[in-house]
Amino acid sequence: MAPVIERRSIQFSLDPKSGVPYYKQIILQVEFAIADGRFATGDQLPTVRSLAVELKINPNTVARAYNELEIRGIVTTQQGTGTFISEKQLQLTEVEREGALDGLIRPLITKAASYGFTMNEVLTAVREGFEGMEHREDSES
Amino acid sequence: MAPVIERRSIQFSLDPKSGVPYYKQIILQVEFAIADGRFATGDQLPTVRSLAVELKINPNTVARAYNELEIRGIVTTQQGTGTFISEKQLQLTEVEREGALDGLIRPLITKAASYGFTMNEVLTAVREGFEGMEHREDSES
DNA sequence: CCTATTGTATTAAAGAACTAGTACACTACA
DNA sequence: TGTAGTGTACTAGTTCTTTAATACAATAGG
Repeated sequence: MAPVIERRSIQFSLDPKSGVPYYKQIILQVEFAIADGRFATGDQLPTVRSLAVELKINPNTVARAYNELEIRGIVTTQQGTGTFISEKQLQLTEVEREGALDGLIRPLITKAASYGFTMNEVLTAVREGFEGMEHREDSES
Repeated sequence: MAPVIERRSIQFSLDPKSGVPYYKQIILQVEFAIADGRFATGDQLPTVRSLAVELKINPNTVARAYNELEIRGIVTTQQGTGTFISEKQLQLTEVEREGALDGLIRPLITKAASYGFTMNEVLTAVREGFEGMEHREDSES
């Protein structure tokens, strides 16, 4: 058999009934794939057209998802070339990183506290959440 | 001077320019006040009409906020009587509590990991977030 | 009872969000 | 240089969200 070329790629899918807009579903799936190890720095995402065909939606909808991901610094796009997982995380300053994390966490704290959860409960749940992720550290080529 | 009757009440306010819908702003302020200690179990919230007048909005908008809070189990409402901070948190089963917490935390984990934050960074930020809250444990009459 | 006070239901209007159609612009490479 | 492949801009139409106007229903207390 011919050797299978190892291309990082993930299986996208949309749920029209979920009420979650398509472009957000795409964003979430990319974020999850990164968190997961299925996408890594430098990997190319499907082109807007190919993913649009695959998902049977308009290219602009894919483009919108990619755009938001770029604004968040998660991907980098080059017109004419493609969209790639960014290396920007490593370039953020400490202050920027802390600010971003704070923005993610602050609403969680408030809600958790309103629901009566203690700090330790939240800490434990976060720890378990991370551990349940099973980073797939596949050998890199 | 006449003694001031200690009525738990919070100062609500709306920012029309924030882009956050009024009913969500109200929900957030109630949640925050609970997390904060300014509202405690059994306290009565302002009536839908009084708060509507105070904020110069329609009573239905306040009612919607209170409704969502009730769905989430944070308040209890009785037609003809009023809306009160619920005691339900304490009545949830362990399983229900864990499920609720998981729902809050799972999106955070994914996003934090996508942004390249480590588990320890997140744990530290959560800890600091809780500690910065300064629960106001006022004496309960 | 009856009245004042509470939350609720129904409907409608304004605006924002979402998706798609179509045409444009940049890049790589033969 | 020209062609195929990439992302982008502009526009329009539909749907959903949000808020409000108005009328209804339940409770508490004289």
